[in-house]
Amino acid sequence: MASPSRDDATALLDRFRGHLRDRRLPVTRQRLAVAEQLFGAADHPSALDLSRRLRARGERVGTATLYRTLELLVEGGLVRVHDFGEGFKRYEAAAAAAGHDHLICERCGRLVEFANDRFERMLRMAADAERFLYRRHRVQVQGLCAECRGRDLGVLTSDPAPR
Amino acid sequence: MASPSRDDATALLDRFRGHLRDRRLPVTRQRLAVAEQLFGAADHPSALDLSRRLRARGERVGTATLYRTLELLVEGGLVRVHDFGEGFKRYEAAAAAAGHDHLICERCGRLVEFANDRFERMLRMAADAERFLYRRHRVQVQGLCAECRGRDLGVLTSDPAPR
DNA sequence: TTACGTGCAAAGGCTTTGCAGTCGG
DNA sequence: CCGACTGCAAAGCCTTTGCACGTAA
Repeated sequence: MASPSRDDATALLDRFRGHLRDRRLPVTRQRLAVAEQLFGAADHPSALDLSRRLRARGERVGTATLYRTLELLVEGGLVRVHDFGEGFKRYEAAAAAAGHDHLICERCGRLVEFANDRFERMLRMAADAERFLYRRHRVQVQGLCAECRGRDLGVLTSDPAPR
Repeated sequence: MASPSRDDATALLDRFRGHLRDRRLPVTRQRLAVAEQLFGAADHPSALDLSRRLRARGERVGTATLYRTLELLVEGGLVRVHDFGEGFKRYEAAAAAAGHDHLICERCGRLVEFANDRFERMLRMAADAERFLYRRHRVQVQGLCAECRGRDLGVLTSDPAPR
């Protein structure tokens, strides 16, 4: 549940600047705005979320630029992409993403993070057994959160999909 | 690596028929064709894959019907959806999907399955700790397969994304 | 017979791409 | 200055939806 501090965000922003310089790419206002917004987010915003938040702050960033900047951030290893099966992607600062995986409530969509260091060790071993070089992993547990599991017990065996 | 036997596929097909009867839905040729094709597949075909394979066998199934049938199969718990971040979904008979997770090579796309019973126990406990009711999980490990890790060692620290 | 399925084609939602104008280094 | 960026709008890709006709039970 660690909400990133102003300092964390600033440090990440500097790393991004460094990454851009390394690749001889211009440091533009839009790129910094996108990165800063994402680094400061406590949740897992989608591209549209980011666009809206930037607009709300008076920063106008075109869709193409937004996606291209996200791509840069992912390439640089500063941001991780998540796909929770909603039909679009969500983004999270890699520093925040490391060390946790996700519990997703199938009914209300609530997202809870949980520590994963133990899984990671096991997954590295599993990869090794297949002679794979471990790079990263994605773990999601779908279920019902405390509130929703109490709400209606009838759906526990069938699909709760609220059509 | 278990490639489904003719018998498995037939048994699953019967379960599908039963599921349709339970819901008072007609058992049509197209529905059976889609289900049979998927139950008999040894890999994780996409909707388009299935469409092509059916066409190759002389079975013509419209796109809408194909997707609606897949939805029925997923609802019935007979099929599991996978999303490996390719921009589309893949499908797998649930019976085959239970008991394994996926190792994905980031360079060549190779997919390897590995047993997951131990992870599942750990994930159930993790869910429990957050008062979540465990329903299912998704675990993916991304990395480099034996062949690709030997091919070029220069990419091990940066992103190998073959643009 | 009749409710539901089917195929076609169009619409949808997210993301990527092409291009003329603009700006960082 | 020059190469790369930016925004807009159009295109792309997979998936869903609307509708007239067909079919399982």
